[in-house]
Amino acid sequence: MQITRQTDYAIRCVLYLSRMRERVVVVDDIAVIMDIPKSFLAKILQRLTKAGIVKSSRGIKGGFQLAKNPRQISLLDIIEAIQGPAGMNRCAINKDICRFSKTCTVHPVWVELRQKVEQHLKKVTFQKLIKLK
Amino acid sequence: MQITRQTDYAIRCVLYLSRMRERVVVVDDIAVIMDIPKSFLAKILQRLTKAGIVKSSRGIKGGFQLAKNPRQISLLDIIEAIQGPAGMNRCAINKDICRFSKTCTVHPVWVELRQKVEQHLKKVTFQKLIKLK
DNA sequence: TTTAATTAAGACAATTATTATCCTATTTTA
DNA sequence: TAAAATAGGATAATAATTGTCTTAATTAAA
Ligand code: SF4
Ligand code: SF4
Repeated sequence: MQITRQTDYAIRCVLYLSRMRERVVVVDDIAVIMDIPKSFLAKILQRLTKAGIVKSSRGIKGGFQLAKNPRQISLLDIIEAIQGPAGMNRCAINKDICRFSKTCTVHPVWVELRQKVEQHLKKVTFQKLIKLK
Repeated sequence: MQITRQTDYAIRCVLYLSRMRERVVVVDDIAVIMDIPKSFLAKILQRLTKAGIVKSSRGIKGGFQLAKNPRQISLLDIIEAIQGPAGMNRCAINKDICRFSKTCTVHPVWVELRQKVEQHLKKVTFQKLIKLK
């Protein structure tokens, strides 16, 4: 039902990177400014990197920056990168996990709802989120 | 993000009771037919009883039955009775838990989404769910 | 070429949430 | 009074989440 704290951290983090535009920033800065435990954030950034949302560079002068335009990153992208599909019930993600799914009349509700939620989240880009209004 | 197994069990259970109309049924029957661990189900039924969704009677000839017309029970009712509010992020339920909420531009998204999801779930009554189609 | 700063990766610990069971008490009807 | 049912509480088992730590690899600058 809820996104995890980790996902919220990831969103804060990408929000910050979006505000920083092209600039490279280090984990420590994001952690302090966005109030995220530093080494936990480091893990989160690894996942965001693998998902192609941010890019990293190592060594002195290294750090993180967005891998794409904030217009091309949605809340859904972050959620899926960190938590996986946004289904409200397991059967909306994989209907085979439940032996009732073939006849269950509730099952389609979860499928519809998943679509609705995904549509909504896909529309919320970080472009929009940084233009506070 | 997801409803818990317990909530799914609760829904199955109310679905079964809806099909049974006025009849009183015992925990064991629901457990077997709906494939729910019996003593876990007993707990769930307690919560549904406290929430006024089902009513219980003790002793021989005792058991459970719906406390209202299936038309008056929605999926949202069950979810709220078992899991609490259907917010996708903690701040959509209580904005004070996050020190950013006053200025955060993501916060309103969770609030809107919560409304949208609740609206959707409120419309799905057990009346509709038992009329398979 | 060495050093310092940085991320990558993996193991692991701590905490919290979920799922499940069990025992005893209470209620009710036959 | 006995049997059949739920109520309530304690508690165990499992799984998920959150968080930390250590070591390795990379890079730029001194
Ligand atoms: S019972 Fe129906 S809703 Fe619940 S998991 Fe199975 S298919 Fe999905
Ligand atoms: S950071 Fe924004 S979205 Fe995340 S919890 Fe705080 S207010 Fe809600």
